[in-house]
Amino acid sequence: MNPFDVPHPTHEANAAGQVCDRCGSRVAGLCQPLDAAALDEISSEANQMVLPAHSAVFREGDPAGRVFTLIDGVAKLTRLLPDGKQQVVGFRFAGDVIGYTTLKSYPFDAELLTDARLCRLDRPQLDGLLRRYPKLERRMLDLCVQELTATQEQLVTVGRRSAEARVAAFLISLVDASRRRGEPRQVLEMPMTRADIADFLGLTLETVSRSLTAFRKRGWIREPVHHRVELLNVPAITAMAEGTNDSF
Amino acid sequence: MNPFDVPHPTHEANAAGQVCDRCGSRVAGLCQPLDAAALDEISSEANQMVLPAHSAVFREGDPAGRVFTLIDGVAKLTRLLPDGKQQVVGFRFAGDVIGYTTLKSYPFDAELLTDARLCRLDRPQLDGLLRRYPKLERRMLDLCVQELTATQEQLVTVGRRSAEARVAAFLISLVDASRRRGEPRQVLEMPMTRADIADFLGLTLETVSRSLTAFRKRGWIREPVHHRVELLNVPAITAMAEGTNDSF
DNA sequence: GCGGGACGTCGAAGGGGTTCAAGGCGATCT
DNA sequence: AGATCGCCTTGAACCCCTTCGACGTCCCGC
Repeated sequence: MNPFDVPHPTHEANAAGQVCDRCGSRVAGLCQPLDAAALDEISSEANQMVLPAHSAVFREGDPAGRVFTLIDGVAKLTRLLPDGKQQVVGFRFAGDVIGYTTLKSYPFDAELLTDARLCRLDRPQLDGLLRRYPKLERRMLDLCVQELTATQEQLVTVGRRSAEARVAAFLISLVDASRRRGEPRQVLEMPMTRADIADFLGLTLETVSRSLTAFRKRGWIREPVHHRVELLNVPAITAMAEGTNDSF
Repeated sequence: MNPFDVPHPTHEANAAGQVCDRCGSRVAGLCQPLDAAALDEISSEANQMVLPAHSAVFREGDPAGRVFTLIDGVAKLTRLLPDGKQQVVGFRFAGDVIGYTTLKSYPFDAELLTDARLCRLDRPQLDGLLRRYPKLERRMLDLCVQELTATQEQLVTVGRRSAEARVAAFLISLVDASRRRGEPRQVLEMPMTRADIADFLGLTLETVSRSLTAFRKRGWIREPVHHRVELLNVPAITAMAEGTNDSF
C-alpha cells in the first residue's frame, strides 16, 4: 500500500516517528504526501496527546493557536445558537485535520465522541512547515476543498431532503468515510447519539429514532450492539437518500 | 452600462494591467497579495470574458478544467437533486473565485444572476502560478477556509433557524458581503429572485415572500425597486436572525 | 441489589411551513 | 393599447415534523 509504512531503521528509536507510522493521516490525511525526512521533522515538532471521550479539544471562541490531526477516534464539530440550539457542522475521523482556520478564534466546538489520540501543532510551527514543504500546503488546500464540497453536500441534505432521506444520507456518508479510511467493514462504528445525528441533520432526536426504527423494520439496517450499525440494503438506503424511492 | 458589452456573448479580451486595476479580486479576492510583476504575469495568462445574465459559467459534472474569478456581477452556485429539487450552496460576488476544485468535474452549477465579467484561467496555468507564487497558494487556502466557515454558518441557518430567522440571516449576509467588497451602501443590490433565496435557505418561495412582506410591514426593510433592498432596522433584523427576538 | 441518570423508543397533539390555487404587477413584444 | 410572460403576493387547507409526555433499557456507582 504505502511504501513508507515499512518501519525505517533510522527512525525506530524515534518515538514520534513510530506514532506517524500508525497515524490515520498517513492513509488519507495531511501527511499522506510526505517523505520520511519531512515526516521526521513534523513528528519532532508535534505533540501527541490522548483525550477521553466527551472531552473538548477546543471551544468556539478559543484563540485559534493550535491545529490538530485526529490519529484515531471520532470527533464532532458543533456551533451553538444564542437560543441554545445546536448544529453539528461535521464529524471528523482518523486522519482528519481539526481546527485549521485563518480566524483569530475557532468558529466551532470540537468534542470527542470516543477516546482519541491527537497530534497537536502550534500555528507558528505549522505555518513554518507549510512554508518549507509546498507539498504540505498543497495537501492542506486539497483537504480544504474536499471538506468544502462535503459541507455543501450536507447543505443539500439539510435544506432539501425529507427526514428519512436525511438519515439515509447520513448512513451513506458513514460508509463513505469508512471506505476513505480504508476500512471496508460490514459493521460500522457509529459513536454518535441520536441527538448528535439530529443536530447534524437539522432534525429532532425523536425523528431520527423513528427513521432508524423504520429502516430496521424494513430490514435495511441492523444495530447488533449500541453504537454500531450494519447496512443490510445499501441500494435501498441510497435510493431513499436520493429521493428516488417512491415506495415509501 | 457595461463597457465590455458587445453583440457576441462570449467576447474575450486580453488587456493586461488595466483590467486587473479594476478587478474586485484586488480588493478582497485572490490577487490581493500580489505585486505588479506577478499581476502582470497572471493577466497575460488569463482571459477575460463577458457573459450575460442567466447564462451558465459551467454545469455540474463538466470537466473541471478551468477556474474563474468574478470581476463584477453576481453568480449563484447550485446543486441539483435527482428529484429535481435545487439547493443553492452559495452566492458569489465581485472578487470571488469560482470553480476551484480538486475533483475531476465541478460539483455544482454556476449561473450568473447579472451580466458579468469573468477572469478565466486553465487549471494547468493556475497550478503553475500557484507553484511560482507561494503567496497565491496561501491566499487560495485562506479563501477556501473562509468559504468553508461561511458554508458551515449557512448550515446552521438552514438546519436550526425558523423561516423568518433564515431570511433575516440572508439579508445580514448580503450586508456583510457588500461591506467586504468595500461598498458600504444603504441600498443593496439583490439580483436573486424569491426562488433563488428560497433554494438557498431551504424554504419555498412563498415563505420567503411572506417573510419579506412581514419585514416590510414592520418597517425593517424597503424595496425601492425590483432587485434592490434597503435595511432600515439592522438591529431588529440581526436579532431576528439570531433568534433573540421574542416580540415576533 | 438498588437507585439514578443517560439514552432510546413510542404515541398523541399541535404547529410552522408547504402545497395548491388565484390574482396582481411590471416589462417586453407586437 | 393589448397580449404575454416572468415574478411576486396572498389565501386556505394540509401535512410532515416537532413538541410533550411517558415509559423502557442499559450502565454505572453506591
